[in-house]
Amino acid sequence: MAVTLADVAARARVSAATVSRVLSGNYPVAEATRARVLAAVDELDYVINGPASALAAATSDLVGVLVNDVADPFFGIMASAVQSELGSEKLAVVCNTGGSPERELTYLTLLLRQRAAAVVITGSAVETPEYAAASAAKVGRLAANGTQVVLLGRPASAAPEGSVFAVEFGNREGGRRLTEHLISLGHRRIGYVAGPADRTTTRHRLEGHRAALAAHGLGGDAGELGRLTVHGPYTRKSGYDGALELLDREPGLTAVVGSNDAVALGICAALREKGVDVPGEVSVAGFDDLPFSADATPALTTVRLPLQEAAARAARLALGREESPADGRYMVPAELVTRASTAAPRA
Amino acid sequence: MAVTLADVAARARVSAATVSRVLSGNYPVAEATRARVLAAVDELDYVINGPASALAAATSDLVGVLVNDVADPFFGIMASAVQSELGSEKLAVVCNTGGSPERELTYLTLLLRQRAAAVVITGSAVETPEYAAASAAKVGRLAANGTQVVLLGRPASAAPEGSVFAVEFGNREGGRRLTEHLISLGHRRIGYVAGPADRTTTRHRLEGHRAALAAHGLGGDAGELGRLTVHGPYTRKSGYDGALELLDREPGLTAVVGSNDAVALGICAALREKGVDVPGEVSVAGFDDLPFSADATPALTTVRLPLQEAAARAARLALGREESPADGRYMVPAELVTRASTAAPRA
DNA sequence: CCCGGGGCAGAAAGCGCTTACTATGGGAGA
DNA sequence: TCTCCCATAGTAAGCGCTTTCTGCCCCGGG
Repeated sequence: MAVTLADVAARARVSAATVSRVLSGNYPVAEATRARVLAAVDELDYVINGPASALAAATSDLVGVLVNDVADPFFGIMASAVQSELGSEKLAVVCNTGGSPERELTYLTLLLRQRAAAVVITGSAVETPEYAAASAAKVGRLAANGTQVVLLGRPASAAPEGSVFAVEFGNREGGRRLTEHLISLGHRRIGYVAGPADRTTTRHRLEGHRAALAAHGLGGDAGELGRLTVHGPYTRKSGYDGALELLDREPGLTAVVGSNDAVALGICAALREKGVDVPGEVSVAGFDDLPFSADATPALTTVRLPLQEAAARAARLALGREESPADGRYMVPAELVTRASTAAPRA
Repeated sequence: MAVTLADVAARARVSAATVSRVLSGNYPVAEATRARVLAAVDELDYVINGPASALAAATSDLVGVLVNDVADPFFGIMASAVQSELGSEKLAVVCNTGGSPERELTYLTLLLRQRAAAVVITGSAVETPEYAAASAAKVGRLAANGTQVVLLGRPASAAPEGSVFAVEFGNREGGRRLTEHLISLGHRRIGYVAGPADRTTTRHRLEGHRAALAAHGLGGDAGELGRLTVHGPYTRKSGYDGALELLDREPGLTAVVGSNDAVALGICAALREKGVDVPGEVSVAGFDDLPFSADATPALTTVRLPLQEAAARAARLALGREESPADGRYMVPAELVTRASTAAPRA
């Protein structure tokens, strides 16, 4: 039925081994023979059988990409960059984990099953010992299998020693810069709508925020910090709800920081509905600098993360196309982007 | 090194065949035996070898998803919905074609090579005979291989007869409704920033637009239609440039329709820069109703396409989990969403 | 003129699984 | 009590490729 290597070999009057060698190109084949084989491939319209080749070679050309949800531009941009970097040699298997550790583990198992060449795990990790252990075990198993694992936007500490690369985001730094910007504008009471409490990204961004406050003697006690902080998912709705809650708790605040741009947009929407002018009465800032942030009104002050470059690098590391530093970790810098949503508070 | 079926079989004191049958579950196995096998699998931490199983069974559990670019929410949403619908049985291989027919064909070949269980091809097709033929050939080959092909947002006519399902978008209808809305508001000179000229989606949306104009005697001759239409990619920049061009050609226009939301946002940006009030002086409308459209200022009047539902259905059809109508085509309706960016023109 | 070696090509042994096809053992019907 | 048959389990033949090990042939050096 289907054309196989053997058919091509027969037509080219060579052995199957030779055809295989011509196609994978890692063995000397005389020019004339190669041409004959290529011609046969062409004439028969031969398409190599991936599974068979993966079985024999003990590795496939699949690269897993774990994301919370590709529909979220934050992840979509990274997934896209990884995919593009793979070229047409490798295929990207995109898995939506929805941020669930269980699903993450499930997908890692599926990728293990596929003998994936590499896996890029994006997004923050959940910070519980059980999950850390389970995750480390899976990653270790993948590595043992020859699958290169790369963490993208997740601390290297979330993985077992060695054999794993990490491209980390300057979340702490970015969070600090953003809040310093607000402080330098004159803000003193700053609300924060954070992400889910047990995520590395949430913690890092929040730590940066608080470090900036502390550096300016604005931290207050834990109680006050707590009062000015609410947690929720990284969604617009969370920002909306969070802003209302914060306004309720602390009517005097002059700025609210969102854990990401979607949250910030939700905050803006809530303020708008309450008739609070942004940035006239309350400044708002986000994080990530996703494309839509520039078109929002007011345009969002935020922290830019070079997602595309970072993801492309992660892909190259995954494919072994780029040397990694000795400790296997890169830190990608976060850059403050000031736009119209932040301004000095009213006197 | 790695644990294989045989190891599990030995430990469970059964034959490899029995283990295979327990795992794939399509053959009667006595309860006691099954339990023993499952226990062995668990104890040995066995993970089945995907390629080997795909080779033997002549089908893999990969489902291809072709998109222009997953980073674009329009495609990201569909890819996400497909992926989610697959559950944890099948894996989604996401391929960015960048809208290029060549890359589309390349990826189809790669998916053929992988013996993919199904392929969902999203986005508009290029309307040239050569491409149509090449594409049809590839799709035919996939179908012959047992790969179910589903077109999502692309007319069924873009594929060979039978063996292919299509979930089509009501682009023509949506385009018509949108323009009728503008006409009913009183607009008479309406500009249109269309997509690339040779795409099915572009053509359908434009046809809908012109049908509405014609129905109200506003079409004018071909020259006039041409003067009020510019083509470009489906990007924000295209909208920006297009709006400037249209304004230049026809200062008297009171509304501009974008081929999608990103284009519409670009149009808004251009008008804003020119000091033209939206919708006061010129109304603007988009297409797709992507999430950011509601947060733009002014919030965009647009046409909603139920991307998620459509993609989920495409996935179900791909997996054979949903019966398809006799002709294999579904049409998903487009719904007009009126928001702040459109209003009656100045008297 | 003979021998050694390098450059290519072939033979064949798997890779780990699926799935006909073939046993086997007892219970049901005669 | 003897068949017959169903429910299970096992046997073994691949699936289509990669790759190690061999072997052949021809060239250059001695």
